[in-house]
Amino acid sequence: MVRTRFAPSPTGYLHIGGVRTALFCWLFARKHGGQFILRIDDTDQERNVEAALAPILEGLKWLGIDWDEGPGIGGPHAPYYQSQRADRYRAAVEKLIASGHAYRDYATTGEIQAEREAAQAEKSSFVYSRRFMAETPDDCKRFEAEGRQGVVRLKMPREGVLVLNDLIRGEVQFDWAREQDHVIQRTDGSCLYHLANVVDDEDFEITHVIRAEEHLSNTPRQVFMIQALGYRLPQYAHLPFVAEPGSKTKLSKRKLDKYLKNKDFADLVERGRKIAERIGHPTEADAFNPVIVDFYESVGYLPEAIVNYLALLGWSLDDKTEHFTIQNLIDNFSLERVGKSPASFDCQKLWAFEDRHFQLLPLRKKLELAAPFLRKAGFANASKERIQAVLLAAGDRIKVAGDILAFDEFFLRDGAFPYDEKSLEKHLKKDEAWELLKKFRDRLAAADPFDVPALEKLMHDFTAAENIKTNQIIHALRVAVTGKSVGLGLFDTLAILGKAACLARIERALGMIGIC
RNA sequence: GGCCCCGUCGUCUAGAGGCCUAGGACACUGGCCUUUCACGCCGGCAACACGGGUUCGAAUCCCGUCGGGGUCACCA
Repeated sequence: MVRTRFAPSPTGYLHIGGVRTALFCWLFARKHGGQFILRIDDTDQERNVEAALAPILEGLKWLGIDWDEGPGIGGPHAPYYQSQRADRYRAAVEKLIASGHAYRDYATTGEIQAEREAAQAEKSSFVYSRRFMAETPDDCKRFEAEGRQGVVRLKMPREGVLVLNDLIRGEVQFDWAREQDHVIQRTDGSCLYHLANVVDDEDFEITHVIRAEEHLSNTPRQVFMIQALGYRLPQYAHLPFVAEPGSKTKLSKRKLDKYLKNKDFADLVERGRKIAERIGHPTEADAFNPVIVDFYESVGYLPEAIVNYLALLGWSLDDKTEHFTIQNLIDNFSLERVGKSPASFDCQKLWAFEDRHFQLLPLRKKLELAAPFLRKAGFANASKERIQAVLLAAGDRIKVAGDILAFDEFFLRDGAFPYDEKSLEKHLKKDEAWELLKKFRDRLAAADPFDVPALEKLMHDFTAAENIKTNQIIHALRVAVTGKSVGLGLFDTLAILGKAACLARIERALGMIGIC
């Protein structure tokens, strides 16, 4: 039975790189009919773990990454919070000491630091002298009598080579002598991450440790503990990390300002902001950030699009398949086809995936996704029929659910929507287009039925009678009924609004430029 | 700096000795279509980091160089 795990730390947000790791773990488990476990790395968290965890769990759920054991559902190996497993870790520490694989150490941080610096001065690599290593209970008493406080350190081998077989990297070798005597238990008795990690993976029967590449260098100390404790060695797979847009540096939540200088990234934020502001979603830099998954959910991206994009960031099936449903991904995923080099986050490509997935949605589904945005923006009375008509006419102009708000002219009251000054100037005032508009208004008033084919014919007859080109009237008409110079197809626009609204709006537009 | 990882178009990638005058996608770009915007269609630009080997033949194997990144905590 394959068992993988994702172990987020309760930080209050779900990082896009972290999600990619979680996704790969999850896909691998699902592909092999195995289980995916969620464990919470909160060994150093003080309080508010639940609050800081909520956005993470919510993000995973939104993306469809579900877990078989962990927060909210428990499981046979509960608890799944490291903060609640301290006794397990202490027992492991005792066992390591008893077997001689770890020791109590009474050096102060200053003393360790001094040794480290001395080594650096000599340009040799630091190896702790073990000067304050306690080998017997008497040693402990002696050091403690001096007022020293003890930690527990790993007694790492000082010779030999570790050969690791990574499922993605292949064979990787490490010299044991380069490893430090890492601390595994603090003076206050609490245990550190690496120890906890090893104990939990054993307790939870994790078979495949799939994690980011940054953990590759800490693998030796973990393997050391696993072997010392007599645990079963899991298979390792170290994923390349997700890099900054246009760079190979690891993507970080903290560098928003830097990423904003990247045009594509800034565009992505801007597009999102237009929507977020309309629905009252906070857009402060910290909360509104494409590096955090919540960003996508808040403006109406499709989870399957994000998943599809993320899956291809480091993994590929072949030389042409790009579009995947989640089930497709599960069926085809394999660690063998994960690349080794870091993949940089490409905003435009993400956008393209969103577009493609969104256009494939049936109208019913688009309605379901777009309606809440209208509601949140204050258009509580927008009718289902009207929304559907706009959605249909908009076609791929709407790429994320929140984009429906760009077509608010269909949901605003006839006498209340704003006119774009420049468009008014350019298309209504200039060349006395308003004169044509007045004439056309009269024909419009007589139109019956008021549908797209009839309106097209009406326009055709009008331009023929006036001996003008269509574009001499069409722009003025658009601005008059929508206030904007861009929008849906003109005849769709007129038909959706209906005759009464069109006439009222034309009157109002003429009034705006002083013609009555 | 030590150790480790990585290095194909701007980006994501295909490529596991001849199928590669290196394929696809996004982006960019020329044109067509067109009532705006968008779409669509046709075309274009653009890469094997470098240097040595091995081989009849290398993007693919080996060595070196250079470049990028990660990691070196009583953080996770």
